[in-house]
Amino acid sequence: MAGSTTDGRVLRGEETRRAVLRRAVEIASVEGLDALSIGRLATDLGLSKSGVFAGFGSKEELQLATVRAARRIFADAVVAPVADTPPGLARARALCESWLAYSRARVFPGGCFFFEVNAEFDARPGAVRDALAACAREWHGLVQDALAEARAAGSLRPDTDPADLAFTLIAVLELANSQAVLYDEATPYDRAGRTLLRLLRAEAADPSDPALG
Amino acid sequence: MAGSTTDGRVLRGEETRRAVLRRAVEIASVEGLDALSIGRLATDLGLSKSGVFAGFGSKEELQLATVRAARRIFADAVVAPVADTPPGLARARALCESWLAYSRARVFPGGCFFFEVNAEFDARPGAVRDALAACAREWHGLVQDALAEARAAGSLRPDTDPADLAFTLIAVLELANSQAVLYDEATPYDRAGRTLLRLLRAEAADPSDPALG
DNA sequence: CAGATATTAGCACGACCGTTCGTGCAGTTT
DNA sequence: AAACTGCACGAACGGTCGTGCTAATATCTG
Repeated sequence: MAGSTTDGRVLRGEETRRAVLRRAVEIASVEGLDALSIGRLATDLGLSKSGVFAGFGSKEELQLATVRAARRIFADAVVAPVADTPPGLARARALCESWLAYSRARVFPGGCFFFEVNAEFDARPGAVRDALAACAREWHGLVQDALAEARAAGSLRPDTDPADLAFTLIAVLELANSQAVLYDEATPYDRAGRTLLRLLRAEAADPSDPALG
Repeated sequence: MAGSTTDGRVLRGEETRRAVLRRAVEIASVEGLDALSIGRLATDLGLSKSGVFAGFGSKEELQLATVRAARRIFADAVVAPVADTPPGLARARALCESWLAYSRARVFPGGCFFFEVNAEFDARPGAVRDALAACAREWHGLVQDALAEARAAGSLRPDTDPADLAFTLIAVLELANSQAVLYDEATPYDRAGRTLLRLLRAEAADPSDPALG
């Protein structure tokens, strides 16, 4: 039968595509999606330029595929580990700590992929920016929803605005990433962790909530 | 006499240099310092490629000059307007509001020049990154010093850490800029303004301090 | 005026860019 | 075995890049 999943040719094709994207996210997190050149990827991976090109069809499609690949890596590194943390305040905090760990561990060698690439494309309308904006909204929504659940559960003060709080928390995360990479030091992460906890405690219904231990 | 300041030749040279840099900061704030090509600047300004090149000597020198030019513009747009605001809490708040206004007004068409360019170069060691890091430290120091003065004057609680607070405030400013540009809407600025005030009030010795009106 | 000096233009270079094309080869289907 | 499909290859396209030369031009100095 036509085992469409057992075709060795397309399997091999997907494997090289994966290899290309693995290298692509590395480069882009350091130098940006514009510095992603097809020729360079080909050289780095010992492939031909046209071979790499054929796997994506255009430069922009390569960039979009790179964003999708980075989103997958981000989901695995940041979101997946907190899947078994109970919803609410604990999860909100876990998400933030997980993000700090992700940035600290240089899952992408240039720090957070999306910080780098958002800044690069935020003022350039197009498919890449749209994809990045969708990723950003997704991540912000994740934090905000956790905070909303926390408030609904009575862990946060009723007058707390989950959107405002999520905004502030994420702002702290991103500046920590930015400073750590720019100054090449780890101290901003400590400052961010401290600040994070302080911000959450200030809005917690019970400042000595065990989730904020 | 050798009126070195009245030489029309070098004067003309500095004028074109200025024109080049004026365009350069615009481009760089939208597309980054890498997208700054000498040929493109020449075309945009009706000059020859070699003419533009001669004025700077190398691509990196052009990038560094662009950073210096942006720093000057930033100082004029953000720092200068608060020069007559009294030191302390009022100045700290004025600095933040001035920054928001600067981002909002698109003094650089791509939002904050340094947000864009820091993300581009933060993971690339070199003279450009060093220059950018120096600018960042300078700006952070300005906010932090204002907060330190505020605490010394008794406007902030004694247990407030000016560095931590400056970190959080600046984080809020930058995420406002990032979201506003990425989503192409102005609402993040309102959120940032609210958040800013709330953060300062939480650390103020007198929550109804007139500087936080 | 002549001559020194500084800015700009014109042109060419080698390198790399994204892209297209024709071809070969490995795997699948008949 | 023959026909077909899909991936990767090498070569080449027109363009743009940064960067050197050499002239031409404008300004200042005597």
